[in-house]
Amino acid sequence: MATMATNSDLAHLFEEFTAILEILGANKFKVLAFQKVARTLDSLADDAAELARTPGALEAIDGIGASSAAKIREFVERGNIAELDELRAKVPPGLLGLLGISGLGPKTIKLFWEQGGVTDKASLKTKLATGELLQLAGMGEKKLKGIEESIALSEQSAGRIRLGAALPLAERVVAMMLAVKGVRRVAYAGSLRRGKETIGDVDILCASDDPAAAHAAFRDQPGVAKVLVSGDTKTSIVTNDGVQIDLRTLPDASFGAALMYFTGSKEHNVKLRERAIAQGYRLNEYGLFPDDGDAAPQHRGVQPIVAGTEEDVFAKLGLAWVPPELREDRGEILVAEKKAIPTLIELSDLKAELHAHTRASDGSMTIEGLVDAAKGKGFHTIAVTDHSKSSVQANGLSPERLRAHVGAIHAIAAKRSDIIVLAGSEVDILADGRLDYDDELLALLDLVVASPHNSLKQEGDVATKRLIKAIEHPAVRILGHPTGRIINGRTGLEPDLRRVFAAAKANNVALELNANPLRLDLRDTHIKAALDAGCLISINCDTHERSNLDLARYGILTARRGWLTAEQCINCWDAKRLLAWLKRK
DNA sequence: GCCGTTTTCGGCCCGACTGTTTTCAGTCG
Repeated sequence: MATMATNSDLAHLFEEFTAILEILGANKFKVLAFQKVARTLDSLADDAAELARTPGALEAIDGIGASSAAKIREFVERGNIAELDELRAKVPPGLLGLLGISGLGPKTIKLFWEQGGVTDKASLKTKLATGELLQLAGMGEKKLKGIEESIALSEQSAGRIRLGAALPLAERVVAMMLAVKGVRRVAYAGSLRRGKETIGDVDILCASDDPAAAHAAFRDQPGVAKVLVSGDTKTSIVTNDGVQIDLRTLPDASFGAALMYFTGSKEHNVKLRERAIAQGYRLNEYGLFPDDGDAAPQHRGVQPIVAGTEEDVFAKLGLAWVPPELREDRGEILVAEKKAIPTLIELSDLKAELHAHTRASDGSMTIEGLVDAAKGKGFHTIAVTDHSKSSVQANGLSPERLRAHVGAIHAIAAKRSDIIVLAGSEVDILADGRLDYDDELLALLDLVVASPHNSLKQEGDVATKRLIKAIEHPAVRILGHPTGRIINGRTGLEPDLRRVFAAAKANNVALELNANPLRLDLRDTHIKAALDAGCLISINCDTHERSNLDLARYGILTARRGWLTAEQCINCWDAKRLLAWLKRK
């Protein structure tokens, strides 16, 4: 059998397909189709290599047709894809990376390659410096200068930044813009409003009586490294930290349509606009218009049918309002058509933190400090879950220290009538699936959160068995950050989650959604798959210091992207129900 | 390449900005 192909391996192959096809100038819809296959594979909770064994299973996935399914099977069985190998031979590999340079697209790359002799970034830089590319059709001083600057910028770009960095940044910009003269409304949109775990650039919408002043204030704000473009309705800047922020100004009357348009996702928008066309409308960022066959109705004095609020536009299209976190073209439009969008979990639904650390291991708070912090959030329950002995780097507790710690926690619990304090532990799941404490010790605890912390590069099937063994242990109630991934850091475990979820369901173990923006583990699509498998979710901040309890917002955004309701999250249950559940397995 | 409550063939969203164009192509989101 060939090497194990993970979903991300397969996704990368299809990304490579699209890059080569773009540069070769292939049919753009074919490129789009491959891009969708790559995206679909990347967010698939099932193991694609596993599905490849069942006839028709891959083809049943939306966006994957017979051709792509055959390519996946070919790779799983033989370790290569003949068509991709042929394509690779046609294009210098160094060209593919050039697609990441902003302002440089496939047409220009092809021109540089075929007529300018460019084969990679190094040769591009050289030829830009000598000025020889100026001879090529359509190339002027400004354009080449812009490409040179983009290369420099790309080398210091932050790339996709984490939600935990992007959201506070956007909130600062929104507050700044609200203070500008003439500004009526400001909101962040884009993937940030959808709550994605990483953000490519920050989109800010602004309704203003004086758009020019808004753009000027935006360009002149502190921390701007470069103004990329600036027109009547759009300005793009790059911050000193390498983050791109776009400002769009628009009429106040079309704020709702613009918010929808710039919130995306692109795929969701395409579906909505196709729906609009089918109903005799035309949808753009200025509103929903009657379709009179001509483009840009807003410039011809045509009045939109609806434009002011998102709710109005969705309603006119026969749809329930779709929460931004669901706008990913993952079936939400069909559900909105049936008016069956679930009431998603909200921050105010959280009533307990079940994964928290104190000074006993690697936290910064005392037990009392942690309990007070949880009480301050209005919680009815806080679980103290310090690290177990194998987490030496986190000052994990020896059996002796754990016994003493449990005693100290119970003593404090006995004194508090305002909040329930549980003595628990975040117990390491060792590489082979055994737990880090013996059963006698585990029996002393009110709650066991079992988490993987090391051997995070082990093979997928080994990881699957490891996690399932932990889930089947009678003491375990929550599986903590199940994959151990760090966003923009490490991949973590890649188990067969379908089997892990089935085991969690069978053993009545809740799966954690770790709200720390470095983790967000399980991720959005995994939450959805876990819910489809009938599992319960536990959202926790993995609290190490007081301010960590504020990280819950990121967990909530991710949970909503996974279609989670409060009913399916044990942290939202009342104390009686939660305690009864913790005791029963 | 993918897909189907008009379709298994023929479509596949829409507009802004820039630079090079004498009316538009390329890129981006």
